[in-house]
Amino acid sequence: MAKNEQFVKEIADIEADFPQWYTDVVIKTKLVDYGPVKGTMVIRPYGYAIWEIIQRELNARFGQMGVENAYFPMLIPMSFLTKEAEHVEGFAPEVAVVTHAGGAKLEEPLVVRPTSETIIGHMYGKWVESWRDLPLRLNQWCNVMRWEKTTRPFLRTSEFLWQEGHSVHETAQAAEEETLRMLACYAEFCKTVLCMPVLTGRKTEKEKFAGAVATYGMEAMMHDGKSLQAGTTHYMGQNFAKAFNIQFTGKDGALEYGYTMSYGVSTRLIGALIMTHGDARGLILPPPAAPVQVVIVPIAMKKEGVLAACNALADRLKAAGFRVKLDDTDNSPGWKFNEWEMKGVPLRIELGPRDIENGNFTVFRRDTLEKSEAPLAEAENVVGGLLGQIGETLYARAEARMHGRIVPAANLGELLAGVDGGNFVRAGWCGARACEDQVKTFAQATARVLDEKNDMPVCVCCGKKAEHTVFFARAY
RNA sequence: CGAGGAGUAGCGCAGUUUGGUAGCGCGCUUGGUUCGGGACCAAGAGGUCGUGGGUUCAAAUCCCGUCUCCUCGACCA
Repeated sequence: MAKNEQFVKEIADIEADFPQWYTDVVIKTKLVDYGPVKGTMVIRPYGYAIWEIIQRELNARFGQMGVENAYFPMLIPMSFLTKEAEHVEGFAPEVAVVTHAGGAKLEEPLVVRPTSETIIGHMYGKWVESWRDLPLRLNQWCNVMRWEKTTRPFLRTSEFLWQEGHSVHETAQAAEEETLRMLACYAEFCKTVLCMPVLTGRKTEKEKFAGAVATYGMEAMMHDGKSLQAGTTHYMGQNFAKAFNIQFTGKDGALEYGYTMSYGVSTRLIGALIMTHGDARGLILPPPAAPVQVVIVPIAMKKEGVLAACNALADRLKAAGFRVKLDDTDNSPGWKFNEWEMKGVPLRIELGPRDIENGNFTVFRRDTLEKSEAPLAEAENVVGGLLGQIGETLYARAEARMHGRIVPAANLGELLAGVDGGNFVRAGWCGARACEDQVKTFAQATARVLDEKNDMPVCVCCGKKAEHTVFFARAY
């Protein structure tokens, strides 16, 4: 008892320091471990299981949109990177380069992919010949490497897992539409599977992808009011098509360059999930994304009939389609309660002699920390209902926080006060890079996305007429 | 690259001021008793004190060098 209080206090103390809370919880819950190379992480089974759910859900959506999975090499000739001028400028500082292989120095260094636009563009240049080949929509699940100076598990690591989709279209309009369609797909996924609301919109020139015509992003608000870029889609125009000679013969017989777009989300989504829903006790996983949706903790395990009853209940719930774990380890019940709460399992069932005698089971909700009893005979319905409610509660909670923390600002002072208070700041912007830079210097905040609804009259920085309405925030 | 901090058992740390032959908590192993919010008892395993040199009868401790890691800053399409 005293020990438990001490444990909860420990976690609560570090929650006060949010970044530290995050790192500690991620490591303690055994989602990841640090790798031997600085800035790398080893994803452990519990963390990887979340990633597998994300993969499954996204693959289903991509499939409906005509996207097929494929795989391209990890090593890219250095010369590929330099074919698109802005692209090389943006990525060169953070690529890892292979200079030796097979015991000899390589004639041309190879880049460990930081993203695959170039090598996929190279292949698309060979594959695309006719308008009948378009649209060409491929996606790959892979690892990429970006040598970041400071890192944090899932949020920014030297190596991370992601999916990157790359499409070629016949017209600019088709490629632009695909860019927005994929952004909407991501947002729907975040809402449905991660129970996480996001702001979507176009990025400023400063924040856009190296080599893109336009970049769109989705931003999620974390517990501390900071923003996390959870995914991006890019419209490339003909920039990469011209660099890699992606040409096709059109319906009119003329040779034309294709229009390309790309999109990606990474294991950073897991970080977003943790930071969006977690509390002082640790993780809270939304039921659709939880590797274990229900954990069953037997009480007085060695008493006759207890374990058998637990197994029977686990089998019934598994048959009903829930992801269920029976914790029949030798640890004490109190230890198991805390352990699985910290790991974010949305629903816990306790089953002991008292419950069995009454024909009930005890159920505990991770989101509200409420305990209640329900008849064993109705277990499937009760569990299904509660899991649904937990998902709704988590989404509603996160959405209320985000919308409650979007404040307007008319000048730099208000903007600074806004982000200091852990808010997203909605403000006008004249469109000048100088003003965007000044906001960064003055308030350590960046333009996250442009709001579609453009109604702020003046620039928050210079006071001139506003061209855009922008969500400013501090970001991870 | 700038500023600060830390390297002692798997993890977290004490011991360094004032040199005396390595300790605590957690974890781990074995056996037993337990189980409705991190249980208890007993026994046990585990350390070239980051590293190289120096001073000394004697160095985790003092001196010089060196390596690594962490935090903040800068950087982060």
